[in-house]
Amino acid sequence: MKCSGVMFQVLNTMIRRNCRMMTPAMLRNELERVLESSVRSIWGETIPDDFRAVVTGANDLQFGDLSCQAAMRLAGIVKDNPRSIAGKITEALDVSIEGISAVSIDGPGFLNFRLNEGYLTSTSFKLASGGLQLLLPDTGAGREALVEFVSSNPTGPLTVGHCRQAVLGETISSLLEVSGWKVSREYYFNDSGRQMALLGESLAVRYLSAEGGEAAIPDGGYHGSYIIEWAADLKAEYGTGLKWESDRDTFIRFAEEKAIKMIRSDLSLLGIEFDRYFSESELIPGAVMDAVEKLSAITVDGSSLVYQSDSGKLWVRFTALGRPEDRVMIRDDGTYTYRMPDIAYHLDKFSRNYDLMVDIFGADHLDTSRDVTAALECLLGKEDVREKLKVVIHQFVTLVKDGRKVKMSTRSGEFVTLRELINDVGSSDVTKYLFLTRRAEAHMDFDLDLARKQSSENPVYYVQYAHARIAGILRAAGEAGISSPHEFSSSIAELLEGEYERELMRLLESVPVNVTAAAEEMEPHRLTEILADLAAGFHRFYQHVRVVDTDNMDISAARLMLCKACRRCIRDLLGILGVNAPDRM
RNA sequence: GCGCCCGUAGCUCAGCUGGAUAGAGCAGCGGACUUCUAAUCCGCAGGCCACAGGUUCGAAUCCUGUCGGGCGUACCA
Repeated sequence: MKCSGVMFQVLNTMIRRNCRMMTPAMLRNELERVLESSVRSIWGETIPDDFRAVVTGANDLQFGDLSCQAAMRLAGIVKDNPRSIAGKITEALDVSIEGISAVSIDGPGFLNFRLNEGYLTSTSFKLASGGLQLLLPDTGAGREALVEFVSSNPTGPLTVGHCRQAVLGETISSLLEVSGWKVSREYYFNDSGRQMALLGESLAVRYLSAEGGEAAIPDGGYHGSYIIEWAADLKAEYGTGLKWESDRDTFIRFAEEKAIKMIRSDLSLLGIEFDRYFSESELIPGAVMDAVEKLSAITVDGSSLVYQSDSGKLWVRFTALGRPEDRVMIRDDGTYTYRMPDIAYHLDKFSRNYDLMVDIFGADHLDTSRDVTAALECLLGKEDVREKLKVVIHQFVTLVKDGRKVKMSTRSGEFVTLRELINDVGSSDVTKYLFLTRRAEAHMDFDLDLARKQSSENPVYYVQYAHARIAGILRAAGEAGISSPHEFSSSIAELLEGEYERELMRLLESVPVNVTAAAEEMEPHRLTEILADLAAGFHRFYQHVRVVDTDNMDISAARLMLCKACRRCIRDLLGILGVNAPDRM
């Protein structure tokens, strides 16, 4: 490795006994701590209390493995130029940190660190033997989290938009789980509003008319062809004697049951299972009335948060909470608008004592979500709500089919279902992976034709192929009688000093901290980035380095260990995404 | 009108508290299979990071404005 720095200080390269316990996160924390104490020992009081020497991955191999910008950030504070500051910090670094072999000062004043081979090798060894979980910090520490997602009305099959949300929610849940959280997945469904009545009536129309009866479907009703099938099922089960209005509940309940069954089966295509389906009707009227009373008891700026208009409607004065408009919560016929049960539902969640609650919503729910949050903050306290409730808003998916954008609406029956999408793309793995290659807040054009066409050279196959290749190596090694070492020793490190080995180990070492960051930010798309990097690193390694070689058993064994680490890491990461890791392709 | 999100290579997108020559896949061009799976690797080409100001030693990243796209602005959920 070239080192362009003026200062080049070789630190202790010995592998200490307790090096085995060092995880990537611990190493970075330790390095930051030492840097900070070094800075404080030099400049003392001038350094603000909240100063932190943040260590990140260096963005180019030529600069080393880890990087710190502290010197540049301190320039304004201690009135000195960054390179000089960096030099002083380096001189004061009298504690050698295990895992770090060298520090250099480069460019405008970056402090760059090189990881030693012993540490890198032992990290790979830990991955190979214990998997990714072993190296991830237990940030959740067994605390309980609730993730609410999908939560679409039970009025029809899930669509492409729900698919994005389902994949997002499931992956965020899994990310929290590997970070040590105990996660419950919950689906909230509105089954008592106007939409259910419309659905029931739409079913009744299909049921009562011999052939279709499209025209009679009520305004705002549901036109999807799936309801024709439900009508046939309804006749088979109840005969032909049902009437709308008088058998209203039968129609609605039947439709709801069918819809929920449909949704569950759609979700199973993605391998998603919820711990609980929470029904809105459980909250009505008790919990909702409680919530109304609690809101009514609140006074802001001398007047009540809740007021009644002349027509008898009950409003919440959201403008007093910093929101743009007041909202009707109870209509003049005594029924609730959707915000009211939403508030009651969230109060219910809070009463269940979770340490973290994640809501995953589409962009169309943003406004409602803000109102609900504002109400919760004034009922439960800002601090508590802000700390425990996290809302992830994802933008819409525009489906492009035959070069044209497809407009979607569940009510009109014009939509592409999740099921059709997966069938069209040809694989749920590809579908999931593609949705996770973009960040949630980015709009997404999903080109069906492209997804189908590309499916043979899709990014997910690139990753899966790396896994299958490693599996092939392991098979070949087994046949040749080569097995990877059972215990870590520094002699293994000496066998893995090649450029490609080191590059792969460096990549593997960075995975745990990147996964933790993805979990903390709740940005699952970062996982696909990590996977792509890792797969590329392995494919490069594979191209240049021969693993199975009976003439060099020791090197073979060491490289085999590295392969195992890589396979385990890819498999564990794909596992978080809910994507298969095939042994053959 | 107002609020939120987005605007980076021909296309789809990454870009980690503001930092070291702006990255990847696809599409294009040229190379590499008698060796653990070529669904791979290596190379070339391709960008005033929408535009204009501002803050800073330093901006794709922060602030303001303009333009363009999406969503919301329901007593639908």
